[in-house]
Amino acid sequence: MRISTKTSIALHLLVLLEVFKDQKLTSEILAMSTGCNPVIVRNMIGGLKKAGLVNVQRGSGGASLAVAPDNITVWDVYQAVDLIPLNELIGMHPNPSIKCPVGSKIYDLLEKPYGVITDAVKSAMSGCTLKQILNDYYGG
Amino acid sequence: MRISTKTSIALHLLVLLEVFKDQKLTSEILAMSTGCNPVIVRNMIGGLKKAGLVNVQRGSGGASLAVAPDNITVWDVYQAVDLIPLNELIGMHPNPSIKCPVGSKIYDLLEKPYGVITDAVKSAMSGCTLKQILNDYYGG
DNA sequence: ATGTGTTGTAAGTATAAATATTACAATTGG
DNA sequence: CCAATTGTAATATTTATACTTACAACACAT
Repeated sequence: MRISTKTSIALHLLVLLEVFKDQKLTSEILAMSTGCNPVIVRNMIGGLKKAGLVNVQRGSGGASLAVAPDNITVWDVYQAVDLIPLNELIGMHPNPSIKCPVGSKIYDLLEKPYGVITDAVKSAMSGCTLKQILNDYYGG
Repeated sequence: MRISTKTSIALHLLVLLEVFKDQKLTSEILAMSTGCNPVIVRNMIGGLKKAGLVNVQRGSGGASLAVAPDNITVWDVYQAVDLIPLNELIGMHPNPSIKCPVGSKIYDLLEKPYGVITDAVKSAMSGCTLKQILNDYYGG
């Protein structure tokens, strides 16, 4: 398994919000660019709003960044839109035998190495900002 | 998503191979402890064999480690059994609009930060050995 | 050399997860 | 009040994952 496409969609949306900040960006328009459904976009934007990263107007429509791009990290975005906590990044098989001495301990045994791995993901994500992506967009 | 349960199953199997190395371990027995199907176990063991990590006897049955536990890392195991390459760890949305200047570049833009993240996963996985897990099993 | 038990692998089935769609109430501004 | 839009629920569809069945290839014991 892998991390869902939600983070990618959300980052795409945030780039759009900055690049076209002078325009009114409805979920319909954002859906066009991302290639996914307007309802999905609204859910994503909703998650980002809950996290304080964007502003949205309910009736009139239109979304915009609420935070400067260099203060938005991939980690912030992931947490805002992906419901799966990072400690479930690596799937565990659901029915190890509790009668087996190994099976009964396997979750505890895997917890340590998996914790190291997910911590690495978290800190790598925390080091990547929207600003860097935008620089790459304008510069490259 | 997330990384599939395959890595967890494979690590479970490797622990069993070491802990019960004096016994003949068939896919049937291994399936009991892991709680998954014997065919899945055979596929896992097959992947580990291809990677040179275990020995298996075809007709007579029974599997064993081919490499010392301190020379087997979680990274080795992940590569051996999970078919999804790490650069697909974070899913990309499949249909960004090529008519939009952002949509047409989004894959390239995400490549950099995602590369940093997957490199972090790789190096964290490379630092976790089967030996450490076994020490935890016996010691804890 | 024959029988039993096992691995290796393919094909088909079932389950679970992710994403898309439909529908509509709530809200804003003209 | 009307048109456009968000927020959200319920349902459907698609995709990914895991399971099951089936059987040929193989090894060993007798």
